[in-house]
Amino acid sequence: MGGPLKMSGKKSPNGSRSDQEGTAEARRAPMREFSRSLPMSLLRAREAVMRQFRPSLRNHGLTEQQWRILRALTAVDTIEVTELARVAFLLGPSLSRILRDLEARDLIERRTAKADLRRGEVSISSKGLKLIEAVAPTSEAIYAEITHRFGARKLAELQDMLGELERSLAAMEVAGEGEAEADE
Amino acid sequence: MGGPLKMSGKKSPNGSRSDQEGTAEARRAPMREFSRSLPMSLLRAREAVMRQFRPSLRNHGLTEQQWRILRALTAVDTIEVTELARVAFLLGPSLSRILRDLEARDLIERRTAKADLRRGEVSISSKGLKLIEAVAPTSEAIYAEITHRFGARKLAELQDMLGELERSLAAMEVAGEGEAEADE
DNA sequence: CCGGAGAACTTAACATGTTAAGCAAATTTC
DNA sequence: GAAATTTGCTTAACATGTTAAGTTCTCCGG
Repeated sequence: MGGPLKMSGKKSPNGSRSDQEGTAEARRAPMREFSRSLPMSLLRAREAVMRQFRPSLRNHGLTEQQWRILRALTAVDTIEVTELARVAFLLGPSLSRILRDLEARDLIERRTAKADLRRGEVSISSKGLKLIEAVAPTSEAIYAEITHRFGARKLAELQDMLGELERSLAAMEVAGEGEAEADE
Repeated sequence: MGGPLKMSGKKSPNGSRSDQEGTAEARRAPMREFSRSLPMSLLRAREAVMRQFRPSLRNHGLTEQQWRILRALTAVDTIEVTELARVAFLLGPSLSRILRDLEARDLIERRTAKADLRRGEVSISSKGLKLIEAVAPTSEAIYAEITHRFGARKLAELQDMLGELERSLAAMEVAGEGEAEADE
């Protein structure tokens, strides 16, 4: 978020802005261009990508998350809820709600494991599979277009970097989990 | 949540998995490795980053979005709601709600423009400014740590690529806005 | 066995994402 | 210059994100 990397701040008055900004920047913390922080960059990039897919999914009555779930289910025969949450990258509560709805729409099937009654086993239904097959072509076409526009090589490179970023931070322990932070 | 995932092991009969997966993959569409799609990569990367900031923000009673708004407000004297939405990358309705809450907490001030009664002008309050100043140090430290772990050079490179991706897709018109999709 | 600790979800509660309406003020059109 | 249109928000409604509790069911030590 706050991403300032170079608060060194060029003092030079911002040439042609509506002068209020110059005033504000002068008397306030010269934090770095907020919009260039890593979180914002990632957010905007992802939105730019998802913006391409949402209309198509919407036309088929699916949200992004529902699609992720169905999509993940096509790769397995059955999967436990916790595993599915990990794969589809959804928090338990969200998944719980979505599965309830998808089941009501007969897009998935669910049953409890016989070995452990706490666990639920989920699988896609034939109706769900048909839906996936109906959406997939458009989805693939969009993905191909994105790849073409950005460049396959660069895309692969970007994904490598994203993976590296993930791994870099995986080990980074999260600060002040519950305290009120030393100062202030 | 989420994290490494290693389901579906290509076509090769997955040596040690519970064999159901292999079966599923064999009889179903061999779609792209779901977890390696660009949207998922971006989502996981962003989550890995935000995971570092949320606890600190939470300790100060702020959500990620509220922080974005206050953060954006420190860069200007006043700003119109629509402009703020653009800068903080929030949709109008979300912003509308959040501003209502932030105003109730006296973290921001709002008034209508005299020239155009439809427009609202927002600015951060002294209380809001104090809050920002209280959070900023921790936030900056986390950002610095992330930069250190991933590498300043690579970080800059990553952000360049993200910006490029954004620009690549900016011109890409969104398909089938409202139709039911030719077929497929 | 039995009771407590832990695991696997599910519910609850509140905040935001997302699309569609609603509304009042400003602008355009005829 | 009044009606039609557009603009700048705000509401509404529904889905998901996020954290805390609650509910069953397992498992484990005594």
